[in-house]
Amino acid sequence: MLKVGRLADYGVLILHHLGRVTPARLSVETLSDLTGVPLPTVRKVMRFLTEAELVLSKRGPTGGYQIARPPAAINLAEAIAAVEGDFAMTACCAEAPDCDLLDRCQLADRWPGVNTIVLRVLERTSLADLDRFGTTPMHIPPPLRALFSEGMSN
Amino acid sequence: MLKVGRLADYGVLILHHLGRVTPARLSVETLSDLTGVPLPTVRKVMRFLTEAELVLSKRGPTGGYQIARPPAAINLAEAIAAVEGDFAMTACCAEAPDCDLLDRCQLADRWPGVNTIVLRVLERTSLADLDRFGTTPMHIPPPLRALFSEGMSN
DNA sequence: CTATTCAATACCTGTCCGGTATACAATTAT
DNA sequence: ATAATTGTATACCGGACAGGTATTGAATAG
Repeated sequence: MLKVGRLADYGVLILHHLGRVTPARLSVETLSDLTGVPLPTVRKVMRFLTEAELVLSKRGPTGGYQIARPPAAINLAEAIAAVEGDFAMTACCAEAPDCDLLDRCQLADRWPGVNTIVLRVLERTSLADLDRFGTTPMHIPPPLRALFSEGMSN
Repeated sequence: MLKVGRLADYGVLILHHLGRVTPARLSVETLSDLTGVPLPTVRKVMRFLTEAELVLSKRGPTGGYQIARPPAAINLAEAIAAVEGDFAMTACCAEAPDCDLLDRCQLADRWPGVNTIVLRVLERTSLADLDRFGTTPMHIPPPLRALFSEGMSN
C-alpha cells in the first residue's frame, strides 16, 4: 500500500549514484550498468529528472548526466515528484481533484492535513540523509528522530 | 504519487461514518446511500474491514455493520492496511521483497527507515484525529504537530 | 565529418484496480 | 416454520496505467 512507483524508485537510486560521484558526469549506459536498471528505462527516468532540473545534461562525447545540486540539498519529495508528479495521497489532495464523491465526502477537506505531514517527512529527508538511515536509528534527521524513536518504544 | 488506493480510501470513509453512529449498526445499502460508494464496492470493502476485525457484522434483519472500536482507537495505518495489505513504500520494504536489483541496490536497506517513519505518522493518526485536521493546524496530535508547524514556517 | 551521447516520440503489453454480477448462508420477525 | 432481510463468497470484466522497448533526430567533441 502507498507504494512509490518503480520509476520513481529508480529515480532516487540514480540520483543517489550521481550524488556519490559529484561532480563527475555519467552516461546513461554507465548508469544502467551501475544500477542494473534497463537502459531504455534509465533514459525515460533521466528525462523527468532533467525536466525537474535535478540533473544537468550534456550531449556529445564526454557528455552525460551530472547532479544539479549536492545530495544534501535534494530531498525525497522532489525526487519522487519529479518522476511521478505532485504529491497526493488521495484524489482530494490533488490540485485538480477527480472524485465523484468530492462534494458529499466528509473527509475531502481532512485528507490534505495528513497529506501535508507525510509530505513534510519526505521533504525533510535528503539524499544524503538516506545514507544515514542504516541500522542505527540514531542517524535520523532531528525533526524525524522524535517520531522514529517514539515508534520504537511502542 | 504515493497514492492510497480508492478502495482503501472508501474503507476509511466508511469507518468514519460508522464511527459517528456508534454503536448503531448500518446495512451495506445504508452505507452506500450515505457515502455515495457503489453498493457492490461497499460489500467488497466491508469484507476486508471485517477480516481485519475493524468492524463487527451481524446478519439477518436488523443486521449490518458496527465499528469494532471507538474511532479514537483506530488509526489510519491499520485502516488502510486492512484493505491494501501491509505497508511498503517500495518493494524492498515488503515482507517478501520482489525486486531484481535487491542485491545490487545500495538503497535496499535504507528505504525501510523512511518507510517506518511514514508508517508512524499514519499510526499516530486516529479516525477521531481526522476530524481535527480541519483548517487550523492547532488540532494535530502532539507528535505530528511539531513536524507540521515546522513545515508551515518554511 | 563522424562517432558519441542525449532528446523526443510513439508504441506495446501485462497487470492490477475498481467495479459488477450472482449464487449462497445466516438470522430474525412474524 | 417460513419468508424476508442481510451478510458471505466467488468469479468475472474492462480500462487504465506502469514498466519496458524501439526508433529517429539533434547536439557536440574531436
